[in-house]
Amino acid sequence: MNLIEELQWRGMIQDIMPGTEEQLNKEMTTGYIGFDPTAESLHIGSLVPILFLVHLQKAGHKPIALVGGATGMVGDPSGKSEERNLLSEEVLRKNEQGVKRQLMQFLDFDPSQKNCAELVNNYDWFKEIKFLDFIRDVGKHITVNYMMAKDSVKKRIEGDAGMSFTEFSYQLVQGYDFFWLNQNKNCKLQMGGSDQWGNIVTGTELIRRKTGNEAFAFTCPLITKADGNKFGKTERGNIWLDGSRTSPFQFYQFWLNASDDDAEKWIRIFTFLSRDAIHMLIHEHKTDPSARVLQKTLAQEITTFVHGKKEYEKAIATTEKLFANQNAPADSLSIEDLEGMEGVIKSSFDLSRISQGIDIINFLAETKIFSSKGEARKMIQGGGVSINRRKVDSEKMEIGTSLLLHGKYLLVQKGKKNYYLVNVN
RNA sequence: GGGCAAGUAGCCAAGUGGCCAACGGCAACAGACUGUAAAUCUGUCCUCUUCGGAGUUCGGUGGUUCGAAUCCAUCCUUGCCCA
Repeated sequence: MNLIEELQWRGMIQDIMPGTEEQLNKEMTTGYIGFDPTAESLHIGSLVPILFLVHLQKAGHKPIALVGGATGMVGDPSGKSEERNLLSEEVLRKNEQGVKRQLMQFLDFDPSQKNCAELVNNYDWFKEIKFLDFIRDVGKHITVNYMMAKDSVKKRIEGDAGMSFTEFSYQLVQGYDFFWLNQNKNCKLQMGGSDQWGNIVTGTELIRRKTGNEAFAFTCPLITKADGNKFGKTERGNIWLDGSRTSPFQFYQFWLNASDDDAEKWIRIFTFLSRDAIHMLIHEHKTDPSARVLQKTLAQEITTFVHGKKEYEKAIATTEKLFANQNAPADSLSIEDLEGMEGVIKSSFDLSRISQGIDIINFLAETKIFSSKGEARKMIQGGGVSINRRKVDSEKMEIGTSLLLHGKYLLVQKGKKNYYLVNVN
């Protein structure tokens, strides 16, 4: 099975330029994807592009990961209904470093391989370009009519938010990246999310008009959730790839909580499991949905890919302690169990306050588990707080030393899934 | 530069002198049900609160009024039309 066929059955291809498959079959091809440094870490929205590069490399082609130090300064209007705020240069440079570091871990940069991955930053070539040169050398080849026909631009022009010249120029800047890579790195392929299609086509067009070369591209569909909500968001915000922002445990939990419909689609996209293996898993899942083999495999594969086997195992261990016997009394957890809960939010509290007795509301607010007393009270009234796995039914409850597990811990739950371990000393 | 229209909570969007912390929808959080799903139903959803209330909001500023998201002036931002 060739690369395109492979990606196709996985449901990872939305648009593809004619001739792309032939080009990939013909020779080792260099392909790139851009990552804008909008934050210091990538989040799971960038996972599919990363996987594209990995698949590309596995198929014997050469991947280039581009960090958008320059494009990040302009702001991509794609998918945005409003003008974006510009990031300061200082923040951008910092984000670049973070994004770079992450990309490094997913690809093989071993220079002895002829298809070793490369990391580039478009700021490196853009910082030298003068405005007048750019509008003469690049702008002259693309008409405004052409640029305005792009969805990302059309929507903004038709909408009532307007669009600055800066964002309007974005597609030219990104288009030039492709042209530059084509000239300097013999790069013939660009990939990305489907929202990038317009920008990508501008690039191939620019290459064609300036050099007569052919360039190719394909994109992945927007990852969606069956319930129509945004993919990759939870109550605590984005799911980041950086373990210090989203702990491996939380990361694992995100995938484990996928709905059946989503898990079936996602396991093709986010894992490297073979077609047969996936069909078997889906079959197995249908026979016994409550075992959730799909979710478990999905979570295992992707957590291992992003955080490594060790972190995955820790996440599993914590998961088992917290969820395996949810009705087991909390005192059945050993000190090691409690201490070893990776990824559970931990905090500490003064023992003397507990021995005097403190009411639950103040306790929850002071430990910062809730940001205010009012919020804590509301959540208790709604039945959403448990201590040591027992639901708190009165907001007047007193916390005393008798509640401490092993004399020094309190296990607090906000809702069913959000655990907090309070170390009292 | 001129004319017209618009700016309301995370988003969409009602309200057009007091009954307005502001209808409704989405998103979000929690509860019930379940499989740590989905769907459904219920509650919460500006901030704080001793749960009685208190404080800060309707692009910015200044004004009219006992009282303004609502009226006036001015400024800013955006769209449309004209130049």
